[in-house]
Amino acid sequence: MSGRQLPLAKAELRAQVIKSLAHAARVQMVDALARGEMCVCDLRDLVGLDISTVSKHLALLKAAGIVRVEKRGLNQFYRLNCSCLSAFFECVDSVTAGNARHYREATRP
Amino acid sequence: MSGRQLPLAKAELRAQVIKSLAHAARVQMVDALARGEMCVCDLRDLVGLDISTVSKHLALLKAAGIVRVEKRGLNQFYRLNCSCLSAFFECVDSVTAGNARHYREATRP
DNA sequence: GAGCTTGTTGGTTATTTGGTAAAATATAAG
DNA sequence: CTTATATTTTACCAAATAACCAACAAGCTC
Repeated sequence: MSGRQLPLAKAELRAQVIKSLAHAARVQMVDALARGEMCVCDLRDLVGLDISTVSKHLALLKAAGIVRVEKRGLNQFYRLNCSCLSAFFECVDSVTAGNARHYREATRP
Repeated sequence: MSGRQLPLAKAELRAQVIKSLAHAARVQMVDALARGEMCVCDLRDLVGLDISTVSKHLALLKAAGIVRVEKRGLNQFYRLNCSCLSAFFECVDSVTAGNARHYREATRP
């Protein structure tokens, strides 16, 4: 029993979620949201982009199911919708760490 | 000590790795490679794209540090370069599962 | 070496993404 | 009800991505 191949439909679902995290600003925002909810203007200060751009990034994360939002007064407070992201980033960081090690070995033999 | 914000440079490194996985064909290929090495033509059969397209996808995964390659005879054999991807996809799947649940609840109250 | 097979690279085209500015919406404050 | 603040939406442009095909390179096999 070698396990069958991943169907395209499921791969596309996965890809959509992964895509939503495949941008430095969104990575920064998600990282910050891991420490608690934030409003859009706080996130704009964090990443230093136009607030309309930040709003679009957040809409993307929301559509992917990464964050949820709650309105209180004038502000929209965004928070993480899933608790597994630290494991996710741990894997990503282990890859970048491997790359850095490989790079060192290649350039300083 | 609340932890400072993730620096942009580190967020960009993370984003590059995540981006390399943010495509259905690459997700399928990585999933298959988790079961052992494969040559490019096998992967082409798997995803059903032109072999030049597959080659470019693999070059991307290699640049990101996800896979490594070894040439034997006429074939290039690709294999995973990191062992953490199952945890990575587990998180992704938990998000898609949450989305599906949320969708069901919204449409069939 | 001629010819086949496997894979990569370069060119072209179409689609998607990421950014801003301007207009629209929503709620609060006066 | 008018104004101010926070966010989203729309319109638009530039850059990046993904697909295919054609041409090339590398390594068999004869």
